[in-house]
Amino acid sequence: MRSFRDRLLSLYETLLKEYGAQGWWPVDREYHSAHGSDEREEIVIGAVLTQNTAWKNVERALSNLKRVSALSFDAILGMPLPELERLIKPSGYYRQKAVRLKEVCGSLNPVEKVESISREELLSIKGVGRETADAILLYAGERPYFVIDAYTRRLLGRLFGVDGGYEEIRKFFEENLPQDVSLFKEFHALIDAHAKRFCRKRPICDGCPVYGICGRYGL
DNA sequence: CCCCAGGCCGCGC
DNA sequence: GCGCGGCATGGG
Repeated sequence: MRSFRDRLLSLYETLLKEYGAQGWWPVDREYHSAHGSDEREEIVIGAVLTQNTAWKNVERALSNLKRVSALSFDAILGMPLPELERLIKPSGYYRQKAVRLKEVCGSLNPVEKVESISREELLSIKGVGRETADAILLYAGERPYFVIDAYTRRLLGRLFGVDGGYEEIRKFFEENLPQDVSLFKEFHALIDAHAKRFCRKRPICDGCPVYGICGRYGL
């Protein structure tokens, strides 16, 4: 049996070939250079807004914030709560998220903190759970933490028969891959793309690019 | 009508 | 430590 290391890298290569580079996390560089903000602020804000929410709805909220030049920590921190609620409404849970956004922006202000803040400290912020913390650390902080979501756990369970809690799955990736930030970013994005296309709750196995290495079929 | 989406918190056990 | 209900919009 090949090692998990080999199998993981092989999976990565296959997904990359199949779906192409995903280029997560999407940011509007033009906006930030025009407004003097930092694109990492958009990543942090988006990470909160996307909690259990379709990205399309998050885009609406981000677009609303941009329209009033408020896609930044300073703008969000200086805005009355009801106005923030109104702007992010399309992303759902808007009352919770408005409060949490202020918490998170305040705690990470200035945004350079994403370079040094500890995972534990991030987790102590209200509104930041494990996945949000790791998304901030990886995509904004450029630090090698692997982001685990429902897709990742499902895929890992089916392909490799590996099951466990969040931290267990995260360590599985981090310990069986080179500690490479770009690899972590792209791999997570590819898993997402693949889970949406084929490895859904009710999987579409017909035409699946990793059918041949899927543990579901005892291979 | 239903279920789901790039989760998290607070609570009871 | 784990399971559960609540949170809310927009799409399929």
